[in-house]
Amino acid sequence: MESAKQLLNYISKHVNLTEKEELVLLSKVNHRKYLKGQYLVQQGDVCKYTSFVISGCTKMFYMDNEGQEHIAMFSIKDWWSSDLGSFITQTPADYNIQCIENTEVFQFPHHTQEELFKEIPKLERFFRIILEKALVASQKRIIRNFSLTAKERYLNFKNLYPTIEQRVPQYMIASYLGITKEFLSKIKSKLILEQ
Amino acid sequence: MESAKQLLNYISKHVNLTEKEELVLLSKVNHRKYLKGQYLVQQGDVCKYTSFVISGCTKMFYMDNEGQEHIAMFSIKDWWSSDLGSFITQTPADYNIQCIENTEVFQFPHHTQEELFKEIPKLERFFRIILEKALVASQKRIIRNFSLTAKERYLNFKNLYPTIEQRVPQYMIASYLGITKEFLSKIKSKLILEQ
DNA sequence: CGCGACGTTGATTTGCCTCAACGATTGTGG
DNA sequence: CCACAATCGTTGAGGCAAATCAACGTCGCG
Repeated sequence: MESAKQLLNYISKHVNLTEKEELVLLSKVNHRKYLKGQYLVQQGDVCKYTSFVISGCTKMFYMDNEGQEHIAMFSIKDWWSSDLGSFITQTPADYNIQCIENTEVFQFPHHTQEELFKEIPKLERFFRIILEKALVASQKRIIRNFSLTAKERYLNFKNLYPTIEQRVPQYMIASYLGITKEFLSKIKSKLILEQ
Repeated sequence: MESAKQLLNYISKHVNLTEKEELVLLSKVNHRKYLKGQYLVQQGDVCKYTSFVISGCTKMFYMDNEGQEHIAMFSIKDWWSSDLGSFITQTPADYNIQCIENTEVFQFPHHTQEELFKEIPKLERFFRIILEKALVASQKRIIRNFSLTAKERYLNFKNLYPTIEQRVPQYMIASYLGITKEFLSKIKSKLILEQ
């Protein structure tokens, strides 16, 4: 499927745009390809775009004072990738977003957002719906992090995101789960012994 | 301030409604008072309303298989309180929402939401903005939980929500922070010794 | 008064981290 | 085609943050 079609198809699952509206939309987003290792956003920069991932994979992470990387989320096909806090306030980002594969995206620029919503009010609705879902997922994750052990969190992750578990290096999964790579390794070897 | 004014005042910080729109809005929300201990939502019920808190305080919590309570959030004046996951899909709630003080709210019923957005499209925008902020806060909390120690999380909480820290029992704050009441007690006594 | 709700303190245990050494695999330049 | 470094994962010894369990203190209130 052509990438523009993929974006429109995704949007059509939530709101129905006319052909004219679709053209307006496409005229206001940028299509862009990144290589593995490149950054969409760097900590300290202002996040100018909200990116919709067509293919590939990104990680969003926070680098703490000790230089440790904490992965907040991965984004693959049909997911969004941006430092939302930085994007909406147009202030320096707390997070980095880096491609861990060659990645193709559509970017919604901040400076055209108001125009876009004015010309296509349905998109206001679209983003409300997307945000609702994202917030629900985020709140569930908070609870999981408190009420589950590391082993349970790993099994839950495997279950929720089997595709990601297969293509992402283990040390990044460990970071996402909030544990060390060594400990994840031990969890996995125990799991193998158990069954 | 009269409670309806408080709601309208809060909304006016994000979108400008006409007087007529304000009247429509007020005709579609319920004003309601709860006593300390009463539930807005119980785990297993469908969450029919999104509630805007006028006064008092609620806690949203998840009860795990061991019967342990995990507090996901507190809501005070000018905050929202609902199990969003249950509300948007109209399926049984994962969380309980209980008043820990006598609490006054305005409730936005799910069954009038579509009408409301149709009659007042600006509200679609309003909720998009609210959701953006909530999502940013939620993502920040995930990172904090991973990158900070219990002591740092407690200090951060005190700093972010001084009002809540003062009026809520310690064992609930411990639950929100993801630690035991005993350990929070030890953190606090150490902090007193230190300065 | 006595009971229930809340908070404290200490002894012990445990889940997970740190550090350090050691494979396995891949890629790259000579 | 080999050497060797880089990247990623594994394993073990020891340590620490936080949980668990149990006992006790305190306050408000019927």
